[in-house]
Amino acid sequence: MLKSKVTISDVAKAAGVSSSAVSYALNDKPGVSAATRDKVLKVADKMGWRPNSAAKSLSDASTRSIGLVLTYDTQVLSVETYTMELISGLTAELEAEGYSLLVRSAHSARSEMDVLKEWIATGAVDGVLLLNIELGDPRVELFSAHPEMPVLLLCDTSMSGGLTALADDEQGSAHLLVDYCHELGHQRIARVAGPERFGHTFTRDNAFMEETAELDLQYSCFHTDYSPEEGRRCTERLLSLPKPPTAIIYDNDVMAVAALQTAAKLGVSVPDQLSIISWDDSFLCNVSSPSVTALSRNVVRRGHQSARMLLDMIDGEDVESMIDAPSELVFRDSSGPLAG
Amino acid sequence: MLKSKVTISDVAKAAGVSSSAVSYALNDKPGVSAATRDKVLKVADKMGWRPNSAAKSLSDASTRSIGLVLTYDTQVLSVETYTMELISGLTAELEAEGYSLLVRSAHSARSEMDVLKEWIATGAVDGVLLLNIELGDPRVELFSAHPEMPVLLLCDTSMSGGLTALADDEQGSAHLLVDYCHELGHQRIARVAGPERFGHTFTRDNAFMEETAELDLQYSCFHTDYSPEEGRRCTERLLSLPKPPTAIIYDNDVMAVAALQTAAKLGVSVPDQLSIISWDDSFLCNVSSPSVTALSRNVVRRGHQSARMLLDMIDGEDVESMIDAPSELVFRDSSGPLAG
DNA sequence: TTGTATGCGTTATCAA
DNA sequence: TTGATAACGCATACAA
Repeated sequence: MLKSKVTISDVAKAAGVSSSAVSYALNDKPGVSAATRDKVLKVADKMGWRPNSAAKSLSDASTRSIGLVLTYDTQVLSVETYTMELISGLTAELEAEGYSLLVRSAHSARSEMDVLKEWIATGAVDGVLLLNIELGDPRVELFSAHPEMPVLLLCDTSMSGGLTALADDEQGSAHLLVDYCHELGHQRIARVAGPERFGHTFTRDNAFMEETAELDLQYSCFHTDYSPEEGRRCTERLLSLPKPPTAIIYDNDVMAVAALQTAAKLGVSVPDQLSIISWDDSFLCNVSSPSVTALSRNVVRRGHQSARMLLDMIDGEDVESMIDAPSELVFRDSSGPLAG
Repeated sequence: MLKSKVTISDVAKAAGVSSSAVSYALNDKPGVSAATRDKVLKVADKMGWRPNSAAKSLSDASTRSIGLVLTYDTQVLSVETYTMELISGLTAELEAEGYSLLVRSAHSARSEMDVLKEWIATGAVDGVLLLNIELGDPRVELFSAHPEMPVLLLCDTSMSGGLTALADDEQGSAHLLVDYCHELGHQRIARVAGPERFGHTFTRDNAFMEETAELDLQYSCFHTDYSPEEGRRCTERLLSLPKPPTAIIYDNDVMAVAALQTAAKLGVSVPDQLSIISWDDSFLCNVSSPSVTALSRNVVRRGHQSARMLLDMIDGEDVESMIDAPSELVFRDSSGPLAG
């Protein structure tokens, strides 16, 4: 390994001053005369000095990075764009402060816990972002026991166990969706949801039951794994009921688009006989035919916001949990009043 | 900041031995008796000792992470799944060795260069993966001047400037595509390509010209920015030619799917009057109607392979450039012989 | 205003 | 087999 790296003492030697003088000068701190400061800066610049990141981390106990564990399986990651949009927003915001995103993958909940414990014990990151919080999630307990590690949870505050969370406005979204279906005249609506163990699924379930009860609508719900196969299967089951729903809301875009195919196969016309709505918007919803009405969440902005909150926590500020800006419903061709 | 971290000297004190004995024991190195080793291991385990990552990095000059700079703009990242699939494969392979992926974003080529220079100077990563190499790319020069930093380029070897590269088999893919169109009986084929400055676009351009010339086919090509809007615009232009192409290959899935809409709008039937083929496969191609014939690249495997090569380079091995496994053509409903 | 000295937590060298 | 001790590069308290 070539060690062409320039250190502070190299600069000190070249400038004919002490290493502390160099350190003060480079960090713009008092303790050196203007003359030596100028000389040091000039020499350091000419020698191409940059602070060694490991040494800096060791010295001030910060790594200038936040951690994210990817747990989705490859299948899902290849299809959904949520994680990529989130990463995009996160890194863009972190960039402004010179922070990095440290990404690791885990093939199971257990191995994710191992990575998180390692981060806490080794100080490899300054903060952590947690996704897909489940009911009774062990990660909540872990970070509750380690208040020294800043952590932000993307989940409803009801399951963050007192930790700081950035929540989706699920209640508001459910209201928006149910209201829209009601206005179109639908009386029987259904939902094809994500896995029941996920916190946000639980929150959505409750919100949907409330909203539909309020308007006296019939409501049924299936829980799945977000895959197109499950989307198709649930759609078939729902449409073969004696009194099938006339509007179905899918918890992600992939299932909604897959459902279009199923409807076509069964000879059910969209939107004349069936309205299909996706809880997630994406390019998929835009290019399918018919295009799919969807709830747009602006995940990139969410990434920015998450990074901002984490950076503030790392700065020692007391950051309160908050609810993200409400989603917007994007009207497209897959929804409408019953016809014929 | 709570300093609840357990250090080696804490363990040494608790076990009643010296810190060097602890270090030897924990790193499974000779120099301690079996008895003290056992005792140290037991105590360290009970105290929950884990090596501090910054200290370890400073000591052995390695960070156990590889760097990746994201430069796509948010728009594109939200749509295409290539980067996410790559990251998925990368992190999965890195995980086995306890390595992390350090991600930063850059809003311009200039700022990417700044990040890369910083990584080289500060030693923040043990190796770097470079994407989207352009002709005369300054990054090639940068890393040529810094052979101490392992780097892998995902590009054709013709533009890697002697640096190690993992190349797509563009020639083989072009052959596959042109041959397929020829067999279907198409005489005039066109291609809607990515930006001309990208290295792989250049390579594809050459390969396509060769392959079409070989079979005496008419060939025309437009260069774009991968966006659906450009995909639509180019499709309209091509179809309004006096002798329009009967088969069009798009350099990515997004443009291919967008082209379906344009063809429908213009009353051109796919595949009876026009075959549409995508150079990238994805879920999009699968759910569009008609579904789109596409070249499948297995990007996740590519990520695995990249990580493997980088880890070997970091281990000091001499890694040769190589060409990735050939792509497969997935036949769907958007291509076929001319009808009517 | 300066330079010296010490700590950060490891690993590795060298006497004992 | 052990236990001091230096080195990694930076920051900083303290003495000159």
